[in-house]
Formats: sequence, C-alpha cells, structure tokens
Amino acid sequence: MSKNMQIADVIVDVPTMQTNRPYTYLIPEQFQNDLEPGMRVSVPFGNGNRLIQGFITKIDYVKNNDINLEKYKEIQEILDIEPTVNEELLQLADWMAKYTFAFKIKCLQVMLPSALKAKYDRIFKFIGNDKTSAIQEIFGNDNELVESKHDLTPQKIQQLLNLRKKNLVEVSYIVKDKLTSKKVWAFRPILEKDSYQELSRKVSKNANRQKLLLELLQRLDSTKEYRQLEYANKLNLSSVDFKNAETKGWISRFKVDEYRDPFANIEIKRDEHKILSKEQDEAFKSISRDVNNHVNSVNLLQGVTGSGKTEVYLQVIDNVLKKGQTAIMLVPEISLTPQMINRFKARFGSNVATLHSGLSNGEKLDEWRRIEKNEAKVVVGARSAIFAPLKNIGVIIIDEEHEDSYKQEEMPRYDAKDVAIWRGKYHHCPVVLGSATPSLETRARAQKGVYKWLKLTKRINGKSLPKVHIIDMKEAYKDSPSPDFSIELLNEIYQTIQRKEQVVLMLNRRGYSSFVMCRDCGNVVNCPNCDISLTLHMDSRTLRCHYCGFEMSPPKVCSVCKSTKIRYYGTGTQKVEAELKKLIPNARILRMDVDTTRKKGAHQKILDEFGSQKADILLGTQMIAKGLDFPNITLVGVLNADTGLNFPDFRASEKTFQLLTQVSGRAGRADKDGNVFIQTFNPDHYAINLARKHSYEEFFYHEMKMRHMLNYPPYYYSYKISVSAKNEEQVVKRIYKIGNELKGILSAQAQILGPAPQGITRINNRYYYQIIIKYKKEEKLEEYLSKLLVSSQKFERNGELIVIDRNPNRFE
DNA sequence: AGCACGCCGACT
DNA sequence: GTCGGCGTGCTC
Repeated sequence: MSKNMQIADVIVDVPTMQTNRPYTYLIPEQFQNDLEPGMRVSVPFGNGNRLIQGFITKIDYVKNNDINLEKYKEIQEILDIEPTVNEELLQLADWMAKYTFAFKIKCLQVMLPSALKAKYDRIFKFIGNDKTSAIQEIFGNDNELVESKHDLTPQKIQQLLNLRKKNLVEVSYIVKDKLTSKKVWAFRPILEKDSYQELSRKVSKNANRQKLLLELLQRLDSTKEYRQLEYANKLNLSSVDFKNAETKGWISRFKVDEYRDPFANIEIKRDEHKILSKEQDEAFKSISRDVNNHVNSVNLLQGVTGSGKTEVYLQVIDNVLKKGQTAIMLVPEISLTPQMINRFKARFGSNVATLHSGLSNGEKLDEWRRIEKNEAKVVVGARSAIFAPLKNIGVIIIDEEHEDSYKQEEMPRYDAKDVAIWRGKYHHCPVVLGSATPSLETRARAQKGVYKWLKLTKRINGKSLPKVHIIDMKEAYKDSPSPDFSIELLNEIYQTIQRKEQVVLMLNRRGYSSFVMCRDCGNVVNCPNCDISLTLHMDSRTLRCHYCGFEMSPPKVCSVCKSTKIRYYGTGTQKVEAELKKLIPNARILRMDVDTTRKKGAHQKILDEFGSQKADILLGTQMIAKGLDFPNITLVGVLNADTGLNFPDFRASEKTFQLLTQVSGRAGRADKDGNVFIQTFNPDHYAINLARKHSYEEFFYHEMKMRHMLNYPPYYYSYKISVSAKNEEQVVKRIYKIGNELKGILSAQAQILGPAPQGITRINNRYYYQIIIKYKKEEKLEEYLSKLLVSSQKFERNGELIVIDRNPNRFE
C-alpha cells in the first residue's frame, strides 16, 4: 500500500556551520497538512541529532514508497501556528542571499524581531549508577542539569561532554521558543449609556469608586476595548473594582496581548495637512499618480534643507492609507526621536508602528505583530524596518537616502535601498529616495532617467539659506588666542549669546585616524600612485596608502613650501570644551559626542535640554548635524572642516560636502536669519567652497568628473573582500591566494586594488587585509564569490574570517 | 558542534 | 603490521 505523504525543505540554523542548501525532512503523520512554507520548526541535525531551528521553504508530496525516504529524518516540532515569514519575504531572502553573498538563514533571521530567533539549551542527564566525588561536585543532588539555568562554566561543560563519552551522561537539546508575550486585563462596556447613568444614580452614596467607574463607562465606546491598568491608574481604582463590576454585569473582562508601545494609548493632538507649495504639490502628485496606477518607479526627491520633504511624505502616505494600502518610511536611526515619531502619530494615530533601537526586544516583537496582523499600516523605522511584514504596500520612502547607515555592516550586508527597490517591484509601488544632498549614485541615476527626479528648490519659510563664511585657518590661527578658534568665530559666538540666541559648534572627527599636514601651507602628504592622502600609523610611525599598500616615513620637510612645521593632526571635544570655557566663561555649554551619549536616551536628553534653552552652545561631533530643528539657533560653527577631507576614501569629498550642507541647514530654521562659519585649512577645496554656495548641483558635476577620472563608483561597481585573523602571515597568504584567483577570472576591464592592509591594520589583535575590485561587467565574478562564501566556512575554523562586501560604503 | 574517514608517524 | 594523532568533510 502506498499513500501520499509530505516532505519539507528546511533552511536550518546550525551554529558555526551554514549552507545555502535546504535539507529535506519528513513531515510526521500528526503534522500532515498542518505545515506551510515560512513556518519555523525544530529538526534533528547531525550525528548527535541535536535539535535546531529551521524555516520551511517548500513542501512536496511523495508516495511513501516512491523514493528512498530512509535517508530523511522527521521534523520534531512546529514552532508556529501560522507562517512567520510570508511568501514575499521567503523570496526576498533568496534574492538577498545571492545578491549580498550571505547565508540564507542569516537573511531570514535579520527580517524577524530578535525575540523570534531561537535560543538553544542543553540538558545534561546523569545516567550512571553511582556518582563519583567528581561527578557529585558537578551534579550535586540533581540528576539533570539545564545549561541556561545552572550556570555552567566552560570547564564544567567540557567535563560533562567527557562523561558522555564514558556513557555516564546523556545530552539532549531543546529549541526554546521565546514567543511569550505578556497578557494584561482589558474590559469592554456591555450596557447602554443610559443604563450606566441610571446605575450611577442608584448606587449608595458612599460608593465613590463605583460611581467613578460608572461615570467612566458612560463616556466609553462599547465597541472598543480598554486597558484596565490604564484607567485604574487614572481614576485611582483597583483591579477589585473592575472585578466587582464584572460580577455585577456592568462590563466584560478578558486578557489581551500587552503591546508595550509607550505611545499606544496616549492621545496625541491630531496634526492636520499643511497646504503644499507648488513644488511640493508637483512632487506629491507625481508620486501619488504612481501609487494610484501601481507603477513601480524609483523617485529621487531632492529638496534643500527646510523645503518640506516630510510634509510631502506625510501626504503621500495619507493618500496610500485612504486607498487601503500600507507604507514604509525609513529614517536614519539618529533622527528617530520621540518628536519625529510623534509627528507621524499625530497624523496617522494608532496606524503607526515604529521599529528602532530604543525599543526592548519585547516591544519590537509587539510592534512587529501589530504590523503582521494588519493593525498598523504605516511603519516608521530605521534600516531593518524595510523588512516589515506589511501586505499590499503602496509606497516605500527612504529619507536622507545618502546616509550610510542604510547599509548593514555585518552579514547579511544588505542595503535597505536595494531591498526597498526589490519590494517596490514585488508590490508594484513607487519607492521614494529623499535627500538634500543625494548620494552620487542616486543622483546619477536620476540624471540618466533610471529614477524619476523631483525637486524642491525653495525653503517653505521663504527664507534664503543661511550665509556661509569660510575662515582660512592657515591665517586665522596666527592671531587667535586659541588654536581651534578664529577671532571671527569667537566674536560671532559672543554676540549670538548676547542676543540670547543659540550656537551649534561641530567638531568634525570623521575618520579619527590621524594625518600629517604642513601648518604653513596646508599640504597633506598624498600617495604617489593613488592621489589620496596617506594615513599616519603610529604603531610603525609610517605613512601608508590604504588603496595600494604604498608606505613611507613621514617627511621632515614639506614637499611644497619647504616648511618644517609639520604637524600630526587630531582634536577632541573635551579639549575644545575646556578651551571654550576659558575664552567665554559665562557661556553654558552642552557637549554631545560618543562619550556623553553612550547611555540610552542620553542623546534625546541633551537635545531636549538644548531645545528648552538650558544652554547657549551645543558642542558635538557629526551627530549634531541631524535631528535638531530649533528655531533659536542662529549660528553654526564648524571648527575643522578638513578632517573629513583628508580621510583616505573616495567618498571623502562627498561626505564632507553632505555634512557641511546638513549642519549649515541647522541655522535659521524659523523667522531668524542664520549664519554659518566654517574653519578650514583648505579654503579652496571644492567640497568646502560649493557647500558655502549651497550648490549641490555644481558639486555633483565636479565630483562626477573626479570619479570618472579615477574609475570610481558610480562609474564602476565595486566589491571589497577582506580577510582577518590573529596571525598576520595566515591573513597575507589567504588574501594573496584570493588575489591571484581573481586575476585568473577577471577580464581586462576590471581593476584590482591591493591586496593591501586595511586602514587600521590591527584591531583587537586581529590583522585585516583587503582587496577592492572595480568592475563594470564580470561574468565569472559572482560564481567565484559564491564559492568563496561557502569555502570561507572551513577557514573560519582556523580563526580566519573572510568578508565579501558588495558596493562597500568605503574602500579604506 | 560532533562525528567519521583517512593519511602519516610511532609503536607493539 | 597496527594504533591513534588530527586535518578534512559532512550533517536531510
């Protein structure tokens, strides 16, 4: 007798061993027809049959005698009632694994809230007859030890594993499902409003609590559910009062999932549509047309700071919601402030779900489930929110699209923009990339007509952009009381504070690795082969090129002006703060950098303090360039515009231009005019000069020329392959082997930079080496890299890590 | 991770 | 001629 039965392809999560191929398992009788692709299961794996988590990707029907089914094991347990990953996300994981050279399991895991990631536990069971003293010491009076409960040291685990070999201990594995969400009491009014009124009159005079509750019930909506705790707190009632009300038949009570969303039931004043300017309206209509017609377009919305991009987003999303569709809005993590989230909640109410690092794992899971259950239709979040399990998406918006935080810097190394475009195709909906200073890649595609190009050229307050002054520090430092401040900037700070207005000072520390510069002429030592500045390595006291490996000792005399005033460069915020206190003793200064913002919420706290005028000066690193929009800021100072420029990377000018433009936009947001002072040793550099003129377009053309000359993106695609290990010799051997193999398969049009040591060659006692590939079209490259990914597994055992990074943010 | 397989040196 | 070291490969 043969009968139909099911088998399933499963992508398994084997610690330290990954493959991109699924494993086939039998679906046991009791689960037949219960399983679907996208569900999580636990399956036995390997010789020890340890249980691990896996995702079902495919289900097949077979006759139980048609093929040799003996080689398959059975699925052990189902971890979901419904698929955790839907069909779309399964396909997306497939594509992502191939595109970013990642293991599929990592792609699936990155899409889900971390609370859904399996935790494994081991149980050690004593199965011998008598405990020796050594065994007694480990087990005590128990016969069973659970790894996560009895804090077992690695030594103890080693002993236990040895005992297993002697058949004295048995080990079993379990997959812990962390899918436990808190339940809380909720209630619903079940009587008519009149009845409550009547009851309220009838209850005895001193039954104050009952009266309070009945008055509340008159106001509530009997079609809605309410959290008991919330109203108990508000009216100073206890749970007993609600329980009594239930027994009297006034309300019904039940338990609901506790959504830990801190904003869930806060009533936020609704925010209304603002009237769009002509430019805004054109952008809105163009995007909405594509929403309505299900056109999968990619749009660059290029708008100067303060031009009202956000209002366009909000109205586009509103239109999407009215059509019964959903929307994703990505913003950089740093701008996901409560104010920003409130703006969305004010417009769309409880339709909004937010996903960001400020939430606990439980809160993230709750938000994720609200999205999955269609309870939230607008998702606002940082990078990983691009995987929000929304159905029927009408628009995907990525604000500040030039930010590099949209690219994940660990496996899977996906770019949220690529994922957005993939999902846009899947849902036949437009994707909007917004920025005042688009990345060259995006802007170039708009130029070529690959993306639609929408422009907002005017500020909505009608004010012109702030006036930017460049200060040549080569001259200014000579007659200044401080090496970090020019007299001009000091005067300006002083006067601004006198007017009771606020100052933002930015210390640009991008690329903290030091460089060497001539104090007299500003010349920085460049690599003879690569036209890029050399980096000072203090460990070896040499200057190195991170592109080609060139190396030299620091010069004693400047090659341009023959001066001997050669300085090693680097400044800190603490030093500047101390100096500022000396120069302007009565100024109230807030410092914002990695040190002062390490604690959770500290970033917001500093901004709040500054916003409520508790300080005159906000001094910080790049992070102050974003997420602050305070009307009283009228002066912005950049202390050292150069450090970013001397960063040995092909994007150095682009990043500097973007940063200067962005920080300049902080000045004069409301009715007051703003001023910007930029101190620099390179007053003639185009990135600085064009930022002064607020001329993104000129910058774009100039930078594109440079990129073209040097065969950099966007003219070429790129890969970075890096190898690291504790043993430098091992790393060098591997990277050269890869380099040689690449030379064998690449065409003459492709270019290889390196192998060369990475910017900071040794980090945490690991040595890093890399190869950059620049190419236009290489037939064999993807196949080679896929193989490299698979083989990288076995090198990992020797502590050798290989990373393949498609379109890396940086080459250094 | 854990186990099998297999090639080479040291040993009964 | 055999035992066992660990480098290598595989896990449905």
